[in-house]
Amino acid sequence: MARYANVIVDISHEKLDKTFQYAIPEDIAADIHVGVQVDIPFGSRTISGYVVELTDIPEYDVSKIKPLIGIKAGSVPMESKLITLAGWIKRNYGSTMNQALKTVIPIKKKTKEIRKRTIYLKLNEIQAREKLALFEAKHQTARARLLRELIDQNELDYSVVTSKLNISVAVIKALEEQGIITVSDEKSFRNPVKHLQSKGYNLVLNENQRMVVDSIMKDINDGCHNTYLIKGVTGSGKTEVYMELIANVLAKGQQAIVLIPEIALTYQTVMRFYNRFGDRVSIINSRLSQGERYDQFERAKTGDIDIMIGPRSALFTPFPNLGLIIIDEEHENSYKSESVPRYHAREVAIEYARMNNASVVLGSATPSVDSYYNAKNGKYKLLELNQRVEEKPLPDCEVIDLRQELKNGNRSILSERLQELMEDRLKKGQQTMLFINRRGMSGFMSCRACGYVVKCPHCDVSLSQHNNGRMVCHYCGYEEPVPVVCPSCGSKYISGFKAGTQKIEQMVQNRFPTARILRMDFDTTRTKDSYEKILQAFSNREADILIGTQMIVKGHDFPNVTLVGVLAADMSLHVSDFHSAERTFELLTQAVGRAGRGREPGQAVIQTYDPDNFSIETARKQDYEAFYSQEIEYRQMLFYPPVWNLLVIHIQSVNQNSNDIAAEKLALCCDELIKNLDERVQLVGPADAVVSRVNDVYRKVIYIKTKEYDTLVDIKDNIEKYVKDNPLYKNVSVQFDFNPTSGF
DNA sequence: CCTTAACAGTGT
DNA sequence: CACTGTTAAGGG
Repeated sequence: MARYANVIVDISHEKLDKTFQYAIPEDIAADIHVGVQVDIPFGSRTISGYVVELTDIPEYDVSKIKPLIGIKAGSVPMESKLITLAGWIKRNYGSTMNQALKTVIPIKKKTKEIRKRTIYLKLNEIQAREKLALFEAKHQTARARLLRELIDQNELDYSVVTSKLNISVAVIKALEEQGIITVSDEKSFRNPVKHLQSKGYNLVLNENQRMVVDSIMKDINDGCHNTYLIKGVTGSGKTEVYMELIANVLAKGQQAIVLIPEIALTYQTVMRFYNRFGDRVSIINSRLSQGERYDQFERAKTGDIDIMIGPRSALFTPFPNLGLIIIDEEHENSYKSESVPRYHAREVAIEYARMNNASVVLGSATPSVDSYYNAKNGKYKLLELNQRVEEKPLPDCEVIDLRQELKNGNRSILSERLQELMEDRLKKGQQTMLFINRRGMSGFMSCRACGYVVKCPHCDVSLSQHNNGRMVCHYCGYEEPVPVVCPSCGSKYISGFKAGTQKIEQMVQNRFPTARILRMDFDTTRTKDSYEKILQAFSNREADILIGTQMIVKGHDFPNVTLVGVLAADMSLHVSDFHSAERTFELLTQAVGRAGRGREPGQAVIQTYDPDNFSIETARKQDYEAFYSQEIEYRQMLFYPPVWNLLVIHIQSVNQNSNDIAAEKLALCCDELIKNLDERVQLVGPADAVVSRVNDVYRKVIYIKTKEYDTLVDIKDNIEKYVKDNPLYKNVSVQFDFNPTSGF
């Protein structure tokens, strides 16, 4: 029995980001494990903390070590592996241990367990019928009613009996005493998908799919655990491959986690897994209640389920023998956490899998540049699915130059060609999807006559229009006034791009007065099931045209859609973020892929002011390789991830002056730190953040780029040390973001 | 983070 | 000397 427990106190503050040692009272020593939450005396008060280590060696003046009080009431112990993982997250992404622990245990309150009582018939049918006749003769209607029901069903849910059959507890007790029925009482879990039933499964994989499954399974059976990237064109049947892999892993007595972007967690997706694996599957998502979430994790721990499907946070499901982690649509940037610790689920999954001797499978039609780079360099194993399951051709795609449209006097949002095609689809009774690319509403300015975009002269990014009437580059801090006429061609049609979905809906309705239009955007999907409802309605052909933002392009199959229109494709191109080309390519490829999922061949129209841009051109050709090779060359040239690693340091404070000074000093400190390195390092800043003030908090940023990730981690550690006891940073927060994916 | 103790300033 | 507000240190 260990005598001391090292505890992380449940207060997130850099100053307290270390373990405190407590003596373990002998009478409870058997119950104190790594991972339990304990109550501890801390100064003059009592707080709670997490046991992260047990030891016999005192690390502190023994006379000053206090005994811990006991296990915190209502707490849930966490797996010790998750503590190790938390430590890894803390180190690699920068946060306090407490924050890291909180990330890996999203559910920390034990909620009331629910019990399920079932009533069983003890007698055989003949005996039961005799009893039934007896009850009927005696006019004991309640007993007769229950018995009749039981003869029919054999077992009944207790609550159903008392509510629906309207039978009192006394009646049940009486029958139990007579030995006619038994009442079982067992612990039951809240099951968010209980209304689904397994339908059995019979699908034969095609040759391509089989090959992918076999090559991964060969490694697993040989005891090799790798990360695989499956690059599969839309419609190539990635999900079948996932399910086959899962089935194989399950057969080995192991469990699997499936990560999907929150937005893709639809009835359709879950249904497919349910059809194959029945109630061995569970899901978690943000809509589940605390109790439901807790129960799903508990089910995983006790072996009630083998497969967990969910967004980023499902990664921390405490399976006893994890064998496989699947990350679907791995390019989605919802896998990157937006709050401290800003971890990337893909990287954490790989680390967690390594700890568990498990494998990781990443899947996407348009892999992230990061992952593809890793695959090319042999860090991941690349597997391809190039064959569409039913050999459907990829949609025919054309690019329309909106500058030309304007020259021809068409100032509508719809090009002549798109109008023509939409007209045709309406006549044929086929459906159209109009996709509005709204990313980058942060206000880049472009000229509608010549396509000129206001850019920073020092960096290859567009300037953002700030509220103060100036154009700002947040990479280097360069500023200039908002132009009135186009600096390139003198046209006055230069403006920020701000056509909302609502306005577009109106315009489309005016153009096609008889068309039935559905709109899907942030406004129309605010209520709980509206998202599903709109998609369902469109799927049932209750509308001819669906207008929407990103959310309509994410993996939904509408067989009757034969035309996809992308209005203003360049919207996401000029966001001041080095991922803009990648995002644009990704969205366009997915949007185009929505057309022609049914019997009829599909067509797609991409409208743009910048038809020669490589991400639009390569998306038109659906040519990932071409896109990747150009993009990686650009990243290489500018030392962006994945070629190098980028650390963004956020400095923020309510006091503008002290924030400026803190940022300035921090940059000097960084300068000092990188001087001693023999590695090449790039440092930029301090500069204003994209949004330099939020909620009266002033924000500054510093960028550091290096080849080695670990160098950045060292720099982070040193900065943490520098900041820790420095009075300059008393009211200034310093946060880290490693290889950010958006909004910096 | 919160508590405490020490310190400086104010006031009778 | 009592009272109040500000500040730095400590917590095992």
